[in-house]
Amino acid sequence: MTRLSGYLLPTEKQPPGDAEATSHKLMVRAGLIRQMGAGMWSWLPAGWRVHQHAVQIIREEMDAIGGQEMLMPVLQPAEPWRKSGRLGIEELFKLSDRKGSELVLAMTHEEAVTFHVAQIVRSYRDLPLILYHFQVKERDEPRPRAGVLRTREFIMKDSYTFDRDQVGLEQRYELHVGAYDRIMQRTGLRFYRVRSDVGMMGGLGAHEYMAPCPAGEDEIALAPGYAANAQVALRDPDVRKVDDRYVRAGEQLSIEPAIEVGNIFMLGTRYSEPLGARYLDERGDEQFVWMGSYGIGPARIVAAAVEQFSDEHGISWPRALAPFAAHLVVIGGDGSPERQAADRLYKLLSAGGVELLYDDRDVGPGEKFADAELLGCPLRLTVGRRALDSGEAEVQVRRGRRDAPGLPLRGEDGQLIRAVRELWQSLP
RNA sequence: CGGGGAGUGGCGCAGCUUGGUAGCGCACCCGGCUGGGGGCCGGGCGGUCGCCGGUUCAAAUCCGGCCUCCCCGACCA
Repeated sequence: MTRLSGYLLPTEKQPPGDAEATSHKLMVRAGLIRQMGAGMWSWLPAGWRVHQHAVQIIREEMDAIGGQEMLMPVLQPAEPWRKSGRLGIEELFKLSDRKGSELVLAMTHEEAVTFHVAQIVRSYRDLPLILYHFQVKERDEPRPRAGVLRTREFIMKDSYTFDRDQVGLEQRYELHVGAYDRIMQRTGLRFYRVRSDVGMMGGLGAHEYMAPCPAGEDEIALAPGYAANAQVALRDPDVRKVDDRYVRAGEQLSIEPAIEVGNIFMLGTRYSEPLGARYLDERGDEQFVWMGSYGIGPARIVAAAVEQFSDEHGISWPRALAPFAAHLVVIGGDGSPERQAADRLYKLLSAGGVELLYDDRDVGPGEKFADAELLGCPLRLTVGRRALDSGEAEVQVRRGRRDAPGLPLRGEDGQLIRAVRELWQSLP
């Protein structure tokens, strides 16, 4: 479905000179992202495919718990932010239009969504609600860093729940715990759900979804059956310091760096009060809506996957995120029998719905293999002299670079497609 | 915001100390050979040396100011 000869995939042999983090180096080298300024990144076609794969997983799991997708603006009037008391936040971009009206670029959407719910929701019958969107967030970060791991502009899925009372909120929160657990499992990431600081949100409970990786900027404390944000762990009465080590229930805690890919908060009435989100209950009494807020960053999921799954040759995507399921390499010039066989395989698998990248460029085999391993699609199919001799396209699994049984070039179409699908399904 | 580092063709870098008008590798273009791990030969294109000002006969190089980017820390609804 995609021919590399006409595809914008600018791979580089060398990483940017100023790159430090693995994901930063590899994502640029693999042609997934390019930088425009500090904390400002473009996603190139292959990178955007990965990002969209993460988005789609999140969307499916949000829909599965009854979430309703919508879209709210980034450019917003300052007024709701003044009401919520957050207009003074330093990270909030403020600007004014030609008429002098005060505007902000939203860094999150509690104000917007609460503004709407305050206007629309009147009765207990209108609740509960789970609303979400994927939207750009703008934050005037003091220090963007590590490629796409910490940027000033990024896409976030943020959902908001609206309930009649705390019991309802706790139910909506639990639904999110389930959805987030499934999202993380489907991405193929190593992750921990840890209790986090409720912090300034002043909420009733909060968890973070942390993906351990060297470039992570947070720390998590781990022991068998225990995982917590490191700061939270240090305040845990069960955690003690012994000989400069932290111990909990007889088990030593290990501290690992991790990147926060998602977080969930019980907000209570923190926003519904200042923004006037109220409803009438069964007895006609006015009540504040109970809210929750739940964020997850597709870009961080992607970067964390690169951090967790790469080797000296490049990226090794979990199959759910990979830009393509398979990377077809042909070795042989235009018009060669190898080309003919590869062309046929390409058309057949593409028609069969396999997400396939076909390296049909007129370059040497070494370059093709190197680029394939850098980009890191889970499967590599090779059609060259050997394949013609044996009658089978060679198959290599990227993770571990191990050989898998070949694909018969002359096999029955449906069977071939099924074989690729099954192989793909069996991968991590 | 504090500390450190860096801006020289698309990418990675050298040249700066000791001023004399820019070089290397990769990439790119053309021709040929090659075709299972970034291959080879030949010929090319491409740079106001981050910006502004100063010193000088002459500035990538020296001086002053500014901008941008990276790293460590602080920060991170």
